This record gives sequence, structure tokens and C-alpha cells, in this order.
Amino acid sequence: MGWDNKSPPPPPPPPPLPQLEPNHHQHQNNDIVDGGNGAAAVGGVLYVKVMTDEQLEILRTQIAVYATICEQLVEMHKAITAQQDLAGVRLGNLYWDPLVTSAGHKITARQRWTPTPMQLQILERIFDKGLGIPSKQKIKDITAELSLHGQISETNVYNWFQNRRARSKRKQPNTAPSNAESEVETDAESPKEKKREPENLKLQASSTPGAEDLSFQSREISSEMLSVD
Amino acid sequence: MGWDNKSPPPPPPPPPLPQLEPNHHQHQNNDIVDGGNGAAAVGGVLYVKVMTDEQLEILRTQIAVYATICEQLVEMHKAITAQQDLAGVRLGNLYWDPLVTSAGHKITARQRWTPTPMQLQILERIFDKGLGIPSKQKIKDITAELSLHGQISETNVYNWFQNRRARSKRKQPNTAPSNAESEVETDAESPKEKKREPENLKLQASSTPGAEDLSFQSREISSEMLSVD
DNA sequence: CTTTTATGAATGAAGG
DNA sequence: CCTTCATTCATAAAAG
Repeated sequence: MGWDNKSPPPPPPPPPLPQLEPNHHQHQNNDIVDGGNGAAAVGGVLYVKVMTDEQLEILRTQIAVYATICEQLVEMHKAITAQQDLAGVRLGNLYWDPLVTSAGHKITARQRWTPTPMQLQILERIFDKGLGIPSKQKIKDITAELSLHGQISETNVYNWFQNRRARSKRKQPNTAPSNAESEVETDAESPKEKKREPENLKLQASSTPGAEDLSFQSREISSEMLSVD
Repeated sequence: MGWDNKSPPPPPPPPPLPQLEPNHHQHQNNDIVDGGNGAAAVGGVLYVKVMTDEQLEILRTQIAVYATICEQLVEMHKAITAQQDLAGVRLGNLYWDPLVTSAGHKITARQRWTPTPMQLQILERIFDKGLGIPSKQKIKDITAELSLHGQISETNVYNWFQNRRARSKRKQPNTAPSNAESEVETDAESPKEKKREPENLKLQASSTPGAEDLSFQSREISSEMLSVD
């Protein structure tokens, strides 16, 4: 498979030290069993299925490794799930069924607010009036008004203006800098009205072999950033 | 634009699981081994570590089950991360621990820090648990700990707590346990506690306090499977 | 039905 | 602390 083009595949967990402590009780009792089909006396010699300590150890190790891997995977899943759950109200991505979802699950798909045409019209009208971000009180009023046309909350209104402004700004950097044409990264000519510009990728200059550039930002916060209270 | 969509089910590659293939050679030839440390002659009786066919079968089954589980988990993880992996070609989000630095992929650093699931989990725990505002020293400690799970700076931690607090606060007036619940399909969310401010629609409160069931137990499986007895 | 686009919402970071 | 901004994520809606 040559899918190693882009998407970093899920890194298989590094099998850490397989520590098998949960159940140490492996048949250490030495019995020449004959119980099941494990032993057979042939010609006066007792033949049994035998495993040496070494072999047993190998098996135990293997099982332990699997257990560890499973635990890690489970932990990872929890973490990821937790993130998506906590970080986002909406989830409903994948819910895998194999051994967890035995019963029919009902993933509560979070619906997002969608403005009705009427609401949108009103919102647009208000927005076009040129006012910036409506104050909180303004938002309340608007919300009240829009409530007559459909389900809506103040947050919806707030978000709408927030997004509307941000995106209209992104759409047209046409601030018309009359003469001094600064070097700007403007490469988006939006033929449409409100079109988001596919942003290009960011910097990538880790030419250092074997060293990922993982410096995010480590500004010094010694001054007043952290001086709380 | 459309890069942040779900990825179509990619050709299911074989699970990149460590081939911990057990020594399947279950000694079909019956030998009373004594070679290793598995046998000992005591008082004229030969004691060896013995496993019946049944026991062997159990072991093999266990290993097989683990293998299957691991496969499924890996598959699930792929499904989970698929979207996000594809979502950002530029965001080689390391989800957990170290191994992301396997290949010299273009793990370009993002512009803004994004907590890994592990980090988020820890942060969340700290936030929930005790105190409210971590002191400067506390932040240092937390940062140090979180550094083990990914790049992070003290500023990140500080900001996170700041935002976390501010946004959780803006969500409290949701103290209506006596909700009539008139089954509105408009919106259904289970605010565990995070989130910003859904500021839900009037009597719209299916706020099931943390009724998430999206996690499964590994403990159960593990214990069951590891009990060879 | 699958892919693409539009856009509501979450959130890290900056400002005050 | 609180507000604002920028960027990102996820999904409804639209296109193919």
C-alpha cells in the first residue's frame, strides 16, 4: 500500500515494558496432568503436552504485551473521545461497534442552528448598517426580534456577527492602500461574494534531518503573564 | 476547502500490529522435555510444566482475542484520527506520546498550540479537581508534566486555564433541573461541563449530566481474558 | 449516494 | 478577570 503520501497513519503504540502483574497465577503447580486430552500413556511412557518455563514465559509475555497494547489503545481512545466530547459539543463522528456497541447506539447528533431566511435577512440588514459588533444589549434585542421568526439564541446571534465580520474581512482586503502597495499575501480574488480563500500551508523549513520542528511558541512569560493574583 | 471532510474509507490496510505471533508449535510431538528449566526430577518423579490441550487452546484463544481486539482498536483509531489527520495536511497533530517522530514527515508546527488528548485530559483533571487558579509555580509543574505528552509552554497552560475558567463560568445559569423536556428535536446536547455557552433555547435542556457512554471497559475484557484458569 | 462548499460553533491567544 | 480576534473544526446544505 502506498498511502504513505500524506496523512500520518495512526502510530502504533510502542509496546512498553510488558509488565504482567494482574494475574500472576499461572499454573506454576507442577502436575503431570492427564486430565483432558493432554496426556496419553503409550508404551508405558507418559506423554503430555509440555511447556518449559521459558515457553510459558514467552506466552505470558506475549499476552501481557497484547494486554498492554490494548490498554494503551483504549486509553488513547478515551483521550481522543474525551477531547472530542469535551472540546466539542458535537461529535457523532465515528462510533465503532465491534465489541463495544452491542446494542444499537443512538448517537446524539448535535444540530447546529440554521438561520431562517427571515432571520438571515434581518441579520444581514443589521450587519450592512455598518455597525461593528453589536453590544450585548443590542444582541439581546436582536435575539428577541429574531425569536419571532424562529428558534434562536443570543449566542447564535453573537456567533453570527462574529463570523460574518471575520469572513467579510477575509473576503475583501480591499482596503485600497492608495499608493503604497505593501507586499501582502493576497492571492485570493474571490469571484463569488463570500468565498473563503483556501489558505495555503504554513511554513515548513525543518531542513534539519531527523529533527522535527516542534517549536510552537515559547515566549517568556516571566514578566506579567503569569503573575496572577 | 474541502480538506476538512471525512475521509472516505481508505483501503483497509492490514493492522500494523506487532506480530507477536505465539509459538504456535504446540508440541504436537509429545516429549517429556527436561531440557530447560521446565523439568525437574524429584524423588524419581519427573515434574514438568504441563499444559493440557485445553489449556493450550485457552492460551491460544486469548492471544487470538487480543490480537483481534488490537486490530479493532487500531482500526478504530484510524477512523477517529482519519478526519483530523486529513483535516490538516499541515497539522501533524501528535496525538499521544512520542512515536510520531517516526518518519520525517512534514510535521509542521502549527501556529497555535493544540492540546493533545492526553494533555487535555490532564488539564481537565487538574481543573476539575482542586483549586481554581494555579499559581505560577503550579503552572510550571503542570507544564513540565504536560511536556511529556507534547510540546507545550507555560503560556499555553496559563491561557488554557484562563479560557477554561472564563468559559465555564459563562455557562452556569443552567440550573434548571426540573426540565419538562418537551422533546424538541432541535437541539440535544449533554454539557458535561466544558463548552462555551450554548445558551440554549428556552426550555431546551436535555442536559443529561455526563451521561456519556462512549467509553468501554478494558478492564473487564482484560481480566476475563487473562484468567487462564 | 459521494464530494464539495458554506457556515455555525469551539477555542487558543491577544487586549484592556 | 473580561472581551475580542483569528483560526480551526464539524456539519448542514448544495452540487455532482
